Amino acid sequence: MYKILIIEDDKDINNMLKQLLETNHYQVLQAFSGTEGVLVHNGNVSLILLDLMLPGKNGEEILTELLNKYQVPIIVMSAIHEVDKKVDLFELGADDYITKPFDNKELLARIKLALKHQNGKENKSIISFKDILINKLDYTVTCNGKLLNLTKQEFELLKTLLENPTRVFTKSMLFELVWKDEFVDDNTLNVHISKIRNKLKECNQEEDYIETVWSIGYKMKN
Amino acid sequence: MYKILIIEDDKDINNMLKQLLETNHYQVLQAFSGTEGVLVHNGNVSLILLDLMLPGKNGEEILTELLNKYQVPIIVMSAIHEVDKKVDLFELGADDYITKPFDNKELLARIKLALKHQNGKENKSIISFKDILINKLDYTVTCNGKLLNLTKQEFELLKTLLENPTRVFTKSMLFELVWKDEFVDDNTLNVHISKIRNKLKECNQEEDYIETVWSIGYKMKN
DNA sequence: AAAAGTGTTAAAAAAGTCTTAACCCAATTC
DNA sequence: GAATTGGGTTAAGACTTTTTTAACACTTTT
Repeated sequence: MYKILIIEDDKDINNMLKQLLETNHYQVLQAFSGTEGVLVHNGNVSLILLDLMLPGKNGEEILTELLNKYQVPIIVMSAIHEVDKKVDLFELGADDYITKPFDNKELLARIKLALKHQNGKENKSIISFKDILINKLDYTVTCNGKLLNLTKQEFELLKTLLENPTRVFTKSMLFELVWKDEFVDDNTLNVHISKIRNKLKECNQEEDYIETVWSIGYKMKN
Repeated sequence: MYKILIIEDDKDINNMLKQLLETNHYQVLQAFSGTEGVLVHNGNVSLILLDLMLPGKNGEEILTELLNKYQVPIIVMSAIHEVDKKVDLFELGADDYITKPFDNKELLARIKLALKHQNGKENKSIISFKDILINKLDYTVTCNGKLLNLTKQEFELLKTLLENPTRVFTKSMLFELVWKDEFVDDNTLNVHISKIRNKLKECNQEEDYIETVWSIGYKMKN
């Protein structure tokens, strides 16, 4: 059973949505402002429907606030058709965008899709692998009990690998995931991997953590 | 580097899309009909842009055909606004739907999003043949339960043969599929086949996997 | 038996990786 | 506002692994 949080200031629309979702076997939480939405969120929500035009804080702020705190797909609803707006929201991490007025069936389809995407994804805020512990909320990493001091890129890279520790990440995937659209030299990746390996080795000489997959990319070892 | 397949019958739009994607650092494959799209797909495509209104087979058929064969996100483009259509397509497995005319920036954003979704997925693209298991995502191959260590070319070659295990691959086909445009000596293929056979034999002495078809090429045995 | 095609091996060539150090840029400090 | 600091990137060279070439033995076909 999925729990969906509706953040929408218009009481009628909010209630209508609640009813729609409940008849389609979702559990529903309601909030009527952005700040309330952040408060109501109990960490146990599968998906958020976020109306953009909220009183008080603007939608973008709420979106980033929610995404920083929880890893939940967010579908943004809005009457605004402007493309730059949409692109911005995707950039910020929205999972989908639907313009009002929308058809209920389409909304349901997009909700289903977003939940499908979410499945199989690691979304806990603390990940562990061997004796590595990585906390996505406060950007700390410990290994063998010792805190290691990773830079932002190093952290992103290690986090990415640890989110699917069995999987091989091709170099282009890592560039996509860590460097987004920036185009940097191939070697940059090597250098960062090298630095991470050194820092990990400082904490635990015995273990080998990152494995090179020749001419493909990297993965976590074993 | 992601490869995107465009299936769109309107030559101008197709070319425009190609240019747009290429300037945004994607590799592009073009097809101008659904059937061509299915043919052109070489199993190495990261995402498909599918126009709905195609001559010949309809979009839905193409969509299911492509999804059955490959696990690739498909973004459907169409001028049709009808909601039931959209819902149907989502139901069939489309990853997103964008109505024409669309803004280039929005398209790029949705492509990025679809690729992001795909990356986090534990998409089980595993092929099996006799006691060989090959995982296209992890680049791992096991035979008789033992993991074998193939190099990239060896992996590509075996993967190619296993994707159609009943079919005979001529040498020029294999060169085309594994070496693309590079021109290498005929013997290179023999050497690689020999190495693969050895590695397979190490794992299972009893079986013979790759069959030589004299003066033609190779195929999987039996 | 000759010709054409294939298999295997070892060595050369190419491709990919690792590491160190230097450079650049932006933020912070003095 | 110049100097310092720190992260991020690039460049260079040493190193490793993979791929290709080449030579020769072997097999199949004619």
